[in-house]
Amino acid sequence: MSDTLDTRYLETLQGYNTRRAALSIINTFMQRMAAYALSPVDFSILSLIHHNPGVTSRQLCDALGLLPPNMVVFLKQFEKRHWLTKSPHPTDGRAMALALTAEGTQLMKKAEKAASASDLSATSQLTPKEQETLARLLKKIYLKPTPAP
Amino acid sequence: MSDTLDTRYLETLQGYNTRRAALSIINTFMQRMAAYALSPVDFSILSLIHHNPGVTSRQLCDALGLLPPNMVVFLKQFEKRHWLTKSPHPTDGRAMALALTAEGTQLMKKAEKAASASDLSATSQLTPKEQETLARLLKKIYLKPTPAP
DNA sequence: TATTGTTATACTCTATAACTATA
DNA sequence: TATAGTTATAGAGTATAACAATA
Repeated sequence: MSDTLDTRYLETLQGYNTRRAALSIINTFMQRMAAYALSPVDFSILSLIHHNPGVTSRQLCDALGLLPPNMVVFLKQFEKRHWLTKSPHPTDGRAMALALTAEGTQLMKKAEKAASASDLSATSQLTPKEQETLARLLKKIYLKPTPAP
Repeated sequence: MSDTLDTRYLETLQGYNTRRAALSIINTFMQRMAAYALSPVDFSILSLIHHNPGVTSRQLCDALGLLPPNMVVFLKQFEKRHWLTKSPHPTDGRAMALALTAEGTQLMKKAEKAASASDLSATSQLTPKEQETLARLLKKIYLKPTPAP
């Protein structure tokens, strides 16, 4: 019983195609990154802190589309793993300045190399030119201004 | 406090770009489809049944990458909403042949028009040619043969 | 023996309301 | 008053183990 279904309508939807491609790439990521025990969201938060030391929780939420209550949980986990330090923010007494520890920095240097290799492997069907085109078209979609509610 | 972060590294990853684009399109979908109270997964299951009457639960799971225990929950919900009928499978006594009711068929005719309009709106930054290119590149990614475990 | 469908259950991710301390 | 961070909690979505009926 392996009749193949008619999926022609769904494949006309970019929402369907994009979600299926994202899940495929994420599956590769989770296999390749298992040694680091980092989910894609873990990785994206830590990478932003790595490249933006002193960043606040709120800035991370805005950049990644996460909600503040959920960010708290991620950050606590990183502190418990000794990858993250919180300092008082230099100008805003309400906020915390986030940065990686030495251990966290070493981890992310290795993890980013592994993530880049995983990403390339998951999209190895594409030529370098196609890679560029894909990135350009995807950014056109998700960087568009949000319509007013 | 709206300093913009350095996201250049993350944007080199197609996994990041693809996931962000998928979330953007799905957000539009959920706003536009609120009147139907259909999640993207609900919609994709019902659409496959609509275009493949007599399909089995297992075939849907394979086509959409869902797990059988979770499919049971979706199908029960559709039966409760009077959109789905289960008949004995003509050749396999273990399986059920799924089909939409008249009500479910009418719903999906309207819902598919709304979903196509939503999808076009969420990707309106792209020219028709870019739409084609994007679909082609995304399919190259997610239709690639799964590497043996 | 393998597969279809099912139950029960656990885990992750995401979402909302309400609170505090500071701006 | 508005915002940053936090707590608690609820709801999706996704995962595994185990079972009955049929192949």
